[in-house]
Formats: sequence, structure tokens, C-alpha cells
Amino acid sequence: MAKRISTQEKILNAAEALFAEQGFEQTSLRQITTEAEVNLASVNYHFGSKKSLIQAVMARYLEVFMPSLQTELEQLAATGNFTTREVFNCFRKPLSDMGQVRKHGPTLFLSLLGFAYAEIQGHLRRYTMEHFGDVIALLLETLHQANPQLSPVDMFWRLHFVLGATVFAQVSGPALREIAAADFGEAVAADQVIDRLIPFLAGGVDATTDTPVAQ
Amino acid sequence: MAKRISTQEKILNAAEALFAEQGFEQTSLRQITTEAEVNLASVNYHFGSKKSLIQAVMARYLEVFMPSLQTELEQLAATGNFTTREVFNCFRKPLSDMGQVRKHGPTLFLSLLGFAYAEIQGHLRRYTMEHFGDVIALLLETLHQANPQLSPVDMFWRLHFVLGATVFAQVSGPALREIAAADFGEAVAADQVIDRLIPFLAGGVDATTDTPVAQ
DNA sequence: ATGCATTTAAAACATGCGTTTTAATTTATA
DNA sequence: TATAAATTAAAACGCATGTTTTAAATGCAT
Repeated sequence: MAKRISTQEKILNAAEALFAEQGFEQTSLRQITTEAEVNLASVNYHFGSKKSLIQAVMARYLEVFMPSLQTELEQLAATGNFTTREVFNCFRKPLSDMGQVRKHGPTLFLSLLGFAYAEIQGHLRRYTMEHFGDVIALLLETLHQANPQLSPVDMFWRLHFVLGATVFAQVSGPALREIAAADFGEAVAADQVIDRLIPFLAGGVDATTDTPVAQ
Repeated sequence: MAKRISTQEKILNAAEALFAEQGFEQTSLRQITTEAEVNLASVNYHFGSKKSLIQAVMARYLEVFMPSLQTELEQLAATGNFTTREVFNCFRKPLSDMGQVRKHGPTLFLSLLGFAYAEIQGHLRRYTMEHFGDVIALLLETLHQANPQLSPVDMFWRLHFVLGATVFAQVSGPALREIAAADFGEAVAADQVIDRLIPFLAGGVDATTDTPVAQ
């Protein structure tokens, strides 16, 4: 006997899948409620507004992911000496952990994160900083320790490049994996993209800053 | 005497600025026609549809950018031996050239490119491949020559990570530059972001592929 | 200057959105 | 079981969108 799923959960489950696939703005409440097989008005009844629903979807992931990431980072920091790549490897366990909570959890979460930034959802950024600002700060600090030669400004920019590459890889992930499979006859599992990503990110962050004169 | 600007051009100019700022979907025809000081219906009269307008906006840039990039790549390839960073430097001149055609050209173009991918405008991808597929192929080939150790699959993925980081840097560029200026008291010009980006990208592409075991 | 084609203007159309309202129904409590 | 609260259902609201239609204005040949 499958345990009864509440209307809230039905909505959250349908919403997160559609959000990760299409983005927040592109997904309508009617799509969500149809998929969830609940009444249209129940979204506003249970969550108040679409904006609050988006926040609830993200919160469900962040509440699992952030503490887990914090643990990993603190564990690494305790070793005293580490590389950039090891810092990024701290993301592996928290991500795969979410796969046990919810199938396709890692992919969903990263896609959601991607759209959250791509669509410049100011309220999401605010929410994240408010609830998990200390984890973000820890991440920045740890990365800086691994790269003391980088100025704070340099690190700021590179970290956002990292975010961009990550987000993009997830958002266009399904389409890309399809093309890759067709062109190279090699299927790449969703959670293996991270294996390709981490070396790239670490290489980018570790790059020398000296700029050869163009032209 | 400023030369008379046609309705088409007024629309294109207003549209590209708004698209680059807000994205394609978020920008309404009413916004565009108000900004351009033309009638609402003139967009559909001159361009047929919003989708065609988006394509026209992109085409105006691509027709300048792509041939210029092709020239740079061919010039580099003729030298016989080159680094990844030199390949990415090939983007500098074509980008800055567009600044002479239109003020803020480089930033606008990269932002547009960003939204084109972020919003998964299938028709734009098709258009680009149809008209400039050979330049894309040349870029891939040149990058592969600079990195013969990378398999085609590896290069495929890394090139998309590159695209993601680039796109993201541009799309969230204005907001990021603002934060950077506030946090570090250092204003960064829009076209200087590329100076920070290229080392990162080259470092990422050049990274070793061996993956240390996680955990 | 006249007549025709092109372009602009104003209004309406059809559709989809998030949200609200009202009533019916289910659930829980006393 | 009776009553109150919580939830679901159905419909409509107000608004914004891209597009189309119809008429007026303009440009440009003859």
C-alpha cells in the first residue's frame, strides 16, 4: 500500500519536475495542477502564491543540501591542506545524497538552481542568503584557502563563471546528452556530467591570471 | 542632420536593447514599440511575428561576428602551433569590432547569445547552424588542434561548459558588476569581463581529465 | 495632380495567465 | 451524531500577451 500523498506534496512534486524542465516563468499553475491531478485553486490555498510555491520547492532541497555541504567543507578544512578540485569534490556527496531522497534529485536541484539564477529570482537569492549565508561564506573561504594567490575580486568572478558552467550543463543537460549520444554513440548518465564538470571547473579556477596581450 | 531612421531599424534597435536587458520572453512587443516610438502593429507588419523579430535581431549581429571570427581562426590556424588561450583570444577582435558598428555591441551580442541559449530558442540554434555551421565546425577543429589530448566527447562537453560560463557571465553581468563594485569598490567595465573570462575558460579546457576518486 | 501601393494608426480579438470568490464537500472535534 | 473547521471544486475576474483587422495617412510613380 503506497502511503497517501498530501495535496501539498503532489503539488511540490509536479512543480519541481516542471520547473526543472521548463523554468519557473515558463511553467504555469495550470500545468502544475493538471500534472498533480489537483484543483487549480489549491496552489494558492496551500502556498499563497506562485512565488511562494517556487520558494517552497527550492527550500525542500536546500534544507537537505546545505547542511550536508557544510559538513563536507568543514571536514576538508580540518585536513589543513587541499586543492581546488578537492573543494569541488565536496559537492559530490550532498548531491548524490539528494538522489536517495528523491529520484533525479541531483539533476532536478541543479536545474532548479540554474533557473533560479538565470531568471534572476531576487527573492530566491535573498532566501538562500538569509538561511544559508554562512555555508556560502564557508565555501568562499575554503576556495580562497585553496587559491590564496587569487584576489577576492578574481575569486568572485571565477566563482560565478563556475556557477554559470554548472547551471548551463544542467539546464541544457538532457538536450546535450542526447546530442552527445547521437554524435559519439556514447550515452552519458546525468550524474556523470558532474565527473566531466569538476575537472573543468577546477582548471578554470586554478588558471593563472596573467593576461597575454591580445592581437 | 541625423539621417532618417526607418521603422524597421527603430524596432530592431529598441528590441535588441530590451532583449539584452530582460531576455526574449520577458520583453513584450508593447515595450518594444513604445520604446521605439512606433505603432504596435508595425512589428507584425514588418517582421511577421515576434519570433522572426528575435531572429532578425540576432542575424544583424551574427552576420558581422561570424565572418570576422572565421578570419581570426584561419589566421591563427595558419601559424601551425597555438594554445587554447590563443584560440579564445580570437574572439576579442570580432567582439570589439561590433562595438564600432553599434555602441555596447559586444555586451549586447553576448547577452543576446546568452538568452538565446538560456531560453532554449530552438529556432535560433537552427538558424545559426544553418547559416554559420562551417564557422562553428572550424572553431571545434581549431580547439581540438590546441588540445589533441582531449577526446571529441571531452571537447564537446568542455565547449558547452565554456558556453555556459560565458553566457552566464553576460546574462548576470550587470547585476554581478554592481555587486562587485559594491563589495570590492572596484568598477569593472562590461567589456573587461572578457579579460577575466578567457583565462578561466582556457584553464578549464586545458585541465587534465584524470578524475581522482571522490570521498 | 491623380491613382496606386506602401506604410502607419487604432481598435478589437483570442488566448493564457495568476488570483479570487463562492459553494460544495470532506475531515475532525465535541 | 451534530457541528465547526479545513479542504476541494468550479467558475469567474482582471490583466497582459501576440496577433489580426479595418481604416487612415503617406509616398511615389505616371
